Amino acid sequence: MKAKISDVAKIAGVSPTTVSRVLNNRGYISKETRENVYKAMKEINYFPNDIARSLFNKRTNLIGMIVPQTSNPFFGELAFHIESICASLNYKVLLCNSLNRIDKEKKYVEMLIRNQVDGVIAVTYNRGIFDSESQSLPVVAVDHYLSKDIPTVSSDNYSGGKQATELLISKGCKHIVHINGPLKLETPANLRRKAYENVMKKDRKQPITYEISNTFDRNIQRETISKVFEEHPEVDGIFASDDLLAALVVAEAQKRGKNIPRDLKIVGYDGTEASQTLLPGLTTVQQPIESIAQTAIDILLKEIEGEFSNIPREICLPVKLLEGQTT
Amino acid sequence: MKAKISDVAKIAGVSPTTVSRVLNNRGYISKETRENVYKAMKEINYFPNDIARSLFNKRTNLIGMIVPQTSNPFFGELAFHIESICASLNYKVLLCNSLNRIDKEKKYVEMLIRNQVDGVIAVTYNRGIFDSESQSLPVVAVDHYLSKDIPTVSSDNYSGGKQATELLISKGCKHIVHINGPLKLETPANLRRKAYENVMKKDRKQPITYEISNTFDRNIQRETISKVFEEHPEVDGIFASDDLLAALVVAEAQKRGKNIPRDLKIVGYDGTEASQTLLPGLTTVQQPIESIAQTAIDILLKEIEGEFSNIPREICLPVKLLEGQTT
DNA sequence: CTGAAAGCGCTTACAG
DNA sequence: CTGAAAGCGCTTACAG
Repeated sequence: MKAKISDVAKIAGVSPTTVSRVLNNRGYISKETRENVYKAMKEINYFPNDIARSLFNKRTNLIGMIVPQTSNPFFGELAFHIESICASLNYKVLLCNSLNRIDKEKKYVEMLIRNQVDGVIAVTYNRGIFDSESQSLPVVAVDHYLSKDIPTVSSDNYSGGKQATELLISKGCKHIVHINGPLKLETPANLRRKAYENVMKKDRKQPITYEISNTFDRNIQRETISKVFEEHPEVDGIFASDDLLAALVVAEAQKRGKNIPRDLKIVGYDGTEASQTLLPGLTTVQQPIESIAQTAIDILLKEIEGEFSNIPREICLPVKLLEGQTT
Repeated sequence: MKAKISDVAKIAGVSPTTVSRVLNNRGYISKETRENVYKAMKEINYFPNDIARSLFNKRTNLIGMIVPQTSNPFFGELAFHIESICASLNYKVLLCNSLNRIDKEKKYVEMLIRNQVDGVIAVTYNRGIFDSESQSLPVVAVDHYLSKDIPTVSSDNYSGGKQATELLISKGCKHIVHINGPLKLETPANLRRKAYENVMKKDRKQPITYEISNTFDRNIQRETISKVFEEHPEVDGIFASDDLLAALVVAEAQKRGKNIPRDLKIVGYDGTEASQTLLPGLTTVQQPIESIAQTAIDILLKEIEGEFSNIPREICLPVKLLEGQTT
């Protein structure tokens, strides 16, 4: 049997109330009593039951974190930073991999509510996940706008798309193609694409965009990329909306005997540690993942503390163009 | 205020007991009552408080998962599979990033105990994390042996190291160097190294191993790799104990104008989706990450259910050599 | 400085 | 088929 507070009390010769007070450093307690209680706790290896505490306090110090998939380095890195920062603030993180599927997201939200999380950080591209049932639940959206009631933290996707496209143009590319994820999901990729289109038009170039219908199936991605080369043999620049996609482009280009960057220039997006290590030559737009995590947590904690007043609606953090050998 | 069971009871015109029975599908309940209760729950948007349930049931359906760092694709992928499988089994996952630091690991274990997790899956290379206080806590160790009481799931690191080394030899390498992570941590890398040494000796070659003192500092890793080339200009084969390290080797070799695989052949380890996408040409030993996750969960659930009898002590899953263009 | 009592939201014997 | 009571492990007014 696990030790409980009454066991400690018995051994220390005090009441459970007193033990609780020692535990919580509340009220006056004689030094002697305090020491006795500590000794008793040591003796029977007592650890407070945080479940019971939470029930009383109506505060769990639990945060729900919904991401598409931690195996994607961007989300893996984001999850790492979010959890690390939370841990340092004495918050615990319940991990949820949604695969961007709305049914899973809804189930996760319900699960988080049932578990009385204090708040949720969600990287989700489906609207309406946080509807009726979760009105009073503090939520921060990362990477995409969810609703006017939910603060959003993202990086400057438009600027990133703009910088990427302008770089390709400045390097002399004439036929630039953009490849992005599923548009039906309102991902940040849409803003990157928008920027690409605007820059292209401004430069009197024809925007050509391809859409990957499924973010999680490499073969579909490969097929789409292959189609780009088939349908646009003249392509000399590709802006891919994430680094994994860019890596697939690199592979396909090499397979087709193209010299990078001479025949084809490539820019990715995200600039995670993993992609910068595994494919260090890739030119990419780097997102400030740690800042995103920190900012999201700052805002969420404010919401949790009930500081509705000075919570910013939308925070957009700067990105950084990393020039490698693919441009 | 959040709705509670007594609110539902009042609206449905029954006692809390009855609502609870409907919720848990226990005992006989007239169809009419059941429907009234459901209607009431809908009406006030009631969700059971799992914290309160857990307190009574002494069962949280919570699993603690300790990994070094989800930003490393291997652990990000493992975390993804573990959480996904857990979710399908109605378990929730508390994420812990330990950075392999024993102080953090100990804190996390205490936190998990306080939160009454039903069990822990730990990828940890420091012994003695699960000591006295956690005797009765179900634990599964992944990727490394922790103690004789704790079941271990890993992949066949020795075979992987053997296959990697033999491949390099069979491709004609004469001077093969092995680079691995910190040896003071009893990581699986040690077995890979052991296999390398044995194969080398059997082939009457001199094993040469380098140790990376810090897994999380790319610069230290780069320096060590640089030293390999300085001290062993004759090197024509390198077996790196993970793919990220292998990628750094590739980069350094290219910087030094070496042609891969002509002048230098490289084998990595892990074969994650991310590394296979970002660096698809890398020859590597692929770990069966999803199977590792599944097996660890199977065993943990058995421990949780108290089936001590047929729990295997150690499970070792097969690895797969993936030949790319670096050998 | 310390303790008995009530209650956090739920569930389960027990009784009817 | 349904309800009143007790209890999961804790904390906090309240009283002394």
